[in-house]
Amino acid sequence: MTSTTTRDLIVNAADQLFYRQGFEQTSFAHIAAVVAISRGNFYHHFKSKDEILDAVIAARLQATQQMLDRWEMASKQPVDRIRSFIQILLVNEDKIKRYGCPVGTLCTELAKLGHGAQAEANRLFTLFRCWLRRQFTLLGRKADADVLAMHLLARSQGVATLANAFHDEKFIRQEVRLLYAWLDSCAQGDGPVTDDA
Amino acid sequence: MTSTTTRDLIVNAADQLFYRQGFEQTSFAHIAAVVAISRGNFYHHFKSKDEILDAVIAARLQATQQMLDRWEMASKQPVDRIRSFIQILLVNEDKIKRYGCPVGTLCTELAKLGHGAQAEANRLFTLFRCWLRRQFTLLGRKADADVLAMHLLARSQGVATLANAFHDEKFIRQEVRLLYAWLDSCAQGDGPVTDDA
DNA sequence: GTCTATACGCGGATAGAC
DNA sequence: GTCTATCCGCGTATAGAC
Repeated sequence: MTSTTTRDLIVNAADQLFYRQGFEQTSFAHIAAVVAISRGNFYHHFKSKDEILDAVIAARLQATQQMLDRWEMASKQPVDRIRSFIQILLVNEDKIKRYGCPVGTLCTELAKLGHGAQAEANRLFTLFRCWLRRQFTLLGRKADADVLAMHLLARSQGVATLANAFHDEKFIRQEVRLLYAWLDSCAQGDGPVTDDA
Repeated sequence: MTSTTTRDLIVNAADQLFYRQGFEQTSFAHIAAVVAISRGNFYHHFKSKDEILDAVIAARLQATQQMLDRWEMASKQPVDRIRSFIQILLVNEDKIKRYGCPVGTLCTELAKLGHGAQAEANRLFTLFRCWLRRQFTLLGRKADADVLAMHLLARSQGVATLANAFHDEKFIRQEVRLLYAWLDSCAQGDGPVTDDA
């Protein structure tokens, strides 16, 4: 775990490059240059590019789960935990402006490619979705917890997409303020989400 | 204008393919197959792939402008015009589920590629943004018209991204209902957007 | 495990005949 | 304008030596 194997180096490098350039645009030569190994070498570690993608998604799933666990431990109140989620828009402001959301852009690209790893990548979304749903349930919004979770997920995605296109950080902060206000209204039980079938 | 030239056929075919498969993933051979001409042929019409992209974006800009004009003529009330915008999520439900938003996915891809046409593609967003801003101003929300326009744009993008990832049409309808409710509250002047500096 | 060398196909682009 | 033929570079993948 603590020792950094060549395999880990490859996965980390690929992770970064997939985020910054996209999966398809990233070539073996590119990854090899970062890790400083020969191209042929990492066919010893991964039989194909798709295998690297699988490993990257697995690594992201693990990292995301750990992050969610940290948020859960750091705050007792579900409102504060959800606030942690909203806050990543500010924490990762620069990266989002440049490269968009790591989850959203990957899923979008794989959908366009019709790639087989689509379902696996979507599990990243699902991870957030279920975690948020749980927090909203704890908040007393059991009836519409999933609706609220998806709504928040969608809002963050939209913010990331537009911030990326316009390279606008003021917009991110604007929307984060709106999200905080929305969250407060949810906690008060009279949020904008009406409970209709 | 009425006569369909080979050039138009190429642009239309490219437009569809760029939407469905993405720009980079679409090859000359692909477009040629759809238009049923030889590969070498359309170097007579376009000197490079980037030129085709420019033509596609220009065509989309024109089509979008015409759509906005239609919406404006069809409704006198700005609320109804904005409703027309929200409604495209329902009208294009199937396509969005399959391929996402044509504007958002293109801008996202070009951003990842670091492509030079990024600014041109963003003009598609700007077209909507300015039009929506104008409608919100007419609605009496002059002070925060641009904030509202960007907010609505972001919400639609988020809906499209998640609907595409999850292939979920129920979610689209759910969010459209929320958007209609949000719009109504905006028209009443007490929307969730507070006018702070 | 890591390297070099190489096969193979594809995509972008050009030349030139009809 | 449309075609065929062809070049070139790149990216994936494999073989095999060290």
